[in-house]
Amino acid sequence: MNTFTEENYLKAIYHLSTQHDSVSTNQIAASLNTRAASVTDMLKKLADKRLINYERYQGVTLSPQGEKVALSIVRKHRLWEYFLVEKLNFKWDEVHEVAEELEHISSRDLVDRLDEFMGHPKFDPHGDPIPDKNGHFKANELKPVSSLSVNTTGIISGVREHSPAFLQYLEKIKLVIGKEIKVCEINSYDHSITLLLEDEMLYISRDVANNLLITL
Amino acid sequence: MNTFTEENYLKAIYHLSTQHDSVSTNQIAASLNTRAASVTDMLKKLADKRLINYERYQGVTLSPQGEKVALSIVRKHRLWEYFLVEKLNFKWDEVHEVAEELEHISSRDLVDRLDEFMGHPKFDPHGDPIPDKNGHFKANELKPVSSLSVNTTGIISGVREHSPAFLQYLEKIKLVIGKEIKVCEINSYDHSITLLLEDEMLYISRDVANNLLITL
DNA sequence: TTAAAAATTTAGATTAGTCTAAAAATAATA
DNA sequence: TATTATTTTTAGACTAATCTAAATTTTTAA
Repeated sequence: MNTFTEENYLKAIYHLSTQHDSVSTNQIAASLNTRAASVTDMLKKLADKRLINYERYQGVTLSPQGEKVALSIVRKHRLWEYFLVEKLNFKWDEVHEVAEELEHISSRDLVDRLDEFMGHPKFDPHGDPIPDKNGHFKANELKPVSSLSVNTTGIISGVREHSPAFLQYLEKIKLVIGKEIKVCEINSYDHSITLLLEDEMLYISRDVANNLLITL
Repeated sequence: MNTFTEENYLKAIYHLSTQHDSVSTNQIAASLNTRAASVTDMLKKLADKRLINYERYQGVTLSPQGEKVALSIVRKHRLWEYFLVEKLNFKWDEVHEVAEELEHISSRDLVDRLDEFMGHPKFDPHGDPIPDKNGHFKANELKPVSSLSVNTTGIISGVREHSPAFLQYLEKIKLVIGKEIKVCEINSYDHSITLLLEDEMLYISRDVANNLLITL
């Protein structure tokens, strides 16, 4: 078994790996709010346990075993988020912190039964895919709203940023998962976008458009 | 906030306090599978935080603040056990270990919503009372089967021992919560008991009778 | 009521995870 | 390509929780 801390490092490396081939010490330190020196210490430990591929100064990748552990944490995190929203009526901006704790509960049986109880959901409340018990999931083909051209439509299906502030903002302007949008105008100066959402015009910044994901 | 370990010490002291006025270092060490020296260190720390009343060599009691923390852990533990059995179909002998982890999830909101979701249950799957959000609960008047005299009846309502081995044994002989029993004969040599359970005669040892609780 | 036994505490180490400050390696650029 | 800047690692220290072994206090019982 791995410690709570080791699990958090593996999860951080996993998430950073989806954006970069190899993950650097500083990237990990930033994402875990810790210092580079602490990261180096932990990387040595994880390498000793064969959970990562690590050579000094060369960055790090997950080993197959490390990826397996990371995926099980991600699975637990997303299943718990689904549970909190669907069964306990949490809002989608309230679940992340709690799921950060719940994801470390070790019982394999628990998470599988929870999955069963909820009918094997495929996506969490933010549109992220939930890996199955073998770590498999179909990566959904999500594109940021900012990549759309004028007059195309799409369905809001996920977010790239999970901060409560962002999620609450989306909630407030009713830009939530499942809604259909149409791009009406793209401002070429600041890349802000005017959308059509349920017969209403809506103006969003480039930043929001970048972090909001749709399926076509 | 208190650490995971501090919470476990407070919980252990709480449980031991229900049986003894003042709790000794060795009792705590035994119940936590640790050494007396480690317990002394922790007692100093808990006393500094005003969670316990402690004087060297004199044993320990919970302060009001300490009892509040302990009760919140007990509440979480028992609510999670109820959830696991009622919603996720765990057996009553499988839930203790998992609940030992879940009881340390800190979100107050989570446990209150869970309570709500399950309809504010009053007793966990082993018949132990679940404190409400203010730490209040009515201590049920349970007596061990071993205290009954011949020809009296009672309803199985709880257990005093939570080991999987004991619970599985009860399950096997169908002596589970809710069933009515009648004491037919008490063996004066070894205090074993012959019971009537649903028209069948059943023989149990003194030890089992001591750890099985009934309401009249 | 004193000597032996038991319980408890202290002293001194150890491990996991973290930190700061300094050294070493890599990357960037003049 | 030589020098500067950045990144990463090492060295050494700290805290929380634990341990063993020795010392101290309390309890028991002769």
